[in-house]
Amino acid sequence: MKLATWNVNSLKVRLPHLLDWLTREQPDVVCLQETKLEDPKFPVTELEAAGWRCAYSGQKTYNGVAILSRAPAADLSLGIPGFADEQKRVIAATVEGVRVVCVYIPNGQSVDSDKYRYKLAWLEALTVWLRGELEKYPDLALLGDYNIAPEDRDVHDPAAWKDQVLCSEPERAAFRGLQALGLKDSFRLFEQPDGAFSWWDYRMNAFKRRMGLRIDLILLGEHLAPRCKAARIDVEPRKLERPSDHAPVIAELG
DNA sequence: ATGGCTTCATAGTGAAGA
Repeated sequence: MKLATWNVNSLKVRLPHLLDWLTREQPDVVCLQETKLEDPKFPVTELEAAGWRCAYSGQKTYNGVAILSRAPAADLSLGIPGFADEQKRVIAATVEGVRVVCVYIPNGQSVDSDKYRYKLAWLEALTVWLRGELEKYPDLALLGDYNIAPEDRDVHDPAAWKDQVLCSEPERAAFRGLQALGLKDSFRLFEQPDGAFSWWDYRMNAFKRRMGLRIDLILLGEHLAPRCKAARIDVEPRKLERPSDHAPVIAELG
């Protein structure tokens, strides 16, 4: 079973890239973030015609998440129960026995901002909720845009990013809180090249200069991690005209 | 150099992303 996550930065703009990529990569489940579409505008027709089932929760302009799957998705759940949030950032469903949780973790803007405080509160609520979910669903995968670079090796210039948003110690501590639930970073289960990133700023020619961060991740519960046979980042779509600033990330289960 | 690009909502610019 091939799992993937991709922050498409507008599904409307990126639909051609997504359809091409689905054809080439043939995943079984794909989590999307930043669809930026209200539900009536989700491109169900185009995706269903290509053989995908769609579960989605979106809003105008910002945020928006979706799960695409070849097999039916059951027990759909939206948001973090008990955490009031207007922003559409969480969708979960069960596909072929795997509990797929798709998250678009808040960006946080800067470490002294209200958005940063919201990000940390959001992460705390996510962690509390997932503790229970993992008991309910031992075969759980947490995929998405984490907006956290877990370690310095996930950052092109750790000195420049030190204590900045996406790399600050409280954010990384929150990430370790997720790991403490038993979730494993699938990418790090395997030997990987240096300078492996999943996001590059649109400005400054950052992609060509390899100035990126690894912030898009697939974490696997303790039952799923031993089944993981491969994990990688596909940088090819980032080379296209009008790309998303994020690359798709893949984990293959045996 | 605190910008640089891209998207969306808008109708000239501003917010937000990371």
